[in-house]
Amino acid sequence: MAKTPQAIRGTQDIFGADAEAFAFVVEAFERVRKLYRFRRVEMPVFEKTEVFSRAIGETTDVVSKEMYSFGDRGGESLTLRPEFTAGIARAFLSNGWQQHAPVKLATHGPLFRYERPQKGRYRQFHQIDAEIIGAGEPQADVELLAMADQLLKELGITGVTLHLNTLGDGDSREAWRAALVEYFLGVKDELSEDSQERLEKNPLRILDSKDRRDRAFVADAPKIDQFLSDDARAFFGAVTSGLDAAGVKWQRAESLVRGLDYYRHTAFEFIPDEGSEAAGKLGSQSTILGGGRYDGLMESLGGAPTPAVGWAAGIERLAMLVGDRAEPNADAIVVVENDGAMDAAIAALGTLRRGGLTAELFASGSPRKRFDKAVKAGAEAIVAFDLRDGAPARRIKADEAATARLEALLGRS
RNA sequence: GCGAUCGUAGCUCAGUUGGUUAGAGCGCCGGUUUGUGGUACCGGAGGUCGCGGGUUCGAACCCCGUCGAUCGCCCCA
Repeated sequence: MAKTPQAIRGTQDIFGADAEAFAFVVEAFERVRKLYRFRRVEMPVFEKTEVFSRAIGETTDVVSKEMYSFGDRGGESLTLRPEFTAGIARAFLSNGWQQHAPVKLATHGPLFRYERPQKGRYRQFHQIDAEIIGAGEPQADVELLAMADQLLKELGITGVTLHLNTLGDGDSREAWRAALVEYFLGVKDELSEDSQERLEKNPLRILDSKDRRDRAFVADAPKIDQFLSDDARAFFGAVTSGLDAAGVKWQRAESLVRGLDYYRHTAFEFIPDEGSEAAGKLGSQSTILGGGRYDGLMESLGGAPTPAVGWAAGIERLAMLVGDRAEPNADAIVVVENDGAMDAAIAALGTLRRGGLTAELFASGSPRKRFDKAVKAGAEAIVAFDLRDGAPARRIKADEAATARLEALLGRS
């Protein structure tokens, strides 16, 4: 026999209860997104490589070592999207969506990153995504976060807190960054190896290092608040008071930074509370929803300065938190206990389905065992067909309400 | 890219210091029993023990390599 090819590392075949949980997340997102009047957008799964390298930042890990890039037949370098935001920004610019600005957009689908898979992290993974483009006011941040908060509540996810920070405007962020570099340079030899490297590449990231050696210094590191311009401080104040007004609980996280170059002002993540059930289910992949403001992104793609905020959440991670979602039982299972009654059963099956009932046919294997299999499979009703005096006869096993509903469709026997 | 753990039936797993023909439960298929029902019993199919090499009289078991999975580091949703 020919050998079965293996699935690609880090891809998943999702089935059964896991697939139901996945669908549950997407359905809730679609519902909430409509409540908040976010408009649905469908995006290409791949783009020219430069869309991502310019938007996300050449030096980030995502671009430098995690992209699925390939040359097409014309020699163009293309990349499977590692995130939504860059592609949406490109679409906004190339389609002239400025005319709709401010525009609230929502989408979901697969993303690709060449990483080592582990719990809650895959090479092909799936996100839901929400963006508000062309809105520079803090109310947009509030709107976006209120939507995220409501979504998590509707999913029944508890033990998760919104961690909120500001990175200030471009100047604030640069000043803070310079101060951090200077501070950490002074204690460089005592930092972990990873953080010594981060000092060169991404000094902000030292702040959320997990290494104990770094932690001691992080506590005394310069705080963004010292470097905020008046405007930036006022902006953040408006976001937090807006969240309070909207009833969204949040917690200040001074060392929360986001990995990608384009973030400004608001940065946030929803993270499970330490020791919570949610934290246990997620393993070490703790962020379930993250995002922020990216006012500089459009310029990096050659567009006019355009303020924007957005977030994305991993569907797999959310699905792990919503618990098992059993596949629903059929409204009716039609059992053929004698093949002579097959046609009558098939006819009844069609009638039930046209009447809006979910229905399935059990007509294979030993006729004597089919009924037991139906009982075991579980259904609101079992409609059994047999031959009585040579003619097809029907018997319904269900409670009164279900029996009445079936008889209304099938007629009384 | 680095580290740890693990690969035995469709699934979950047992398999004694290395010793005859590798097992169980569930599931699947068939039969018997029951006969307005989720029962019980009997039988059957299904395994190159991830793959390759080595040690040994003899390897599922020990050693090396390789592939894969899981979890962690880095990074991130």
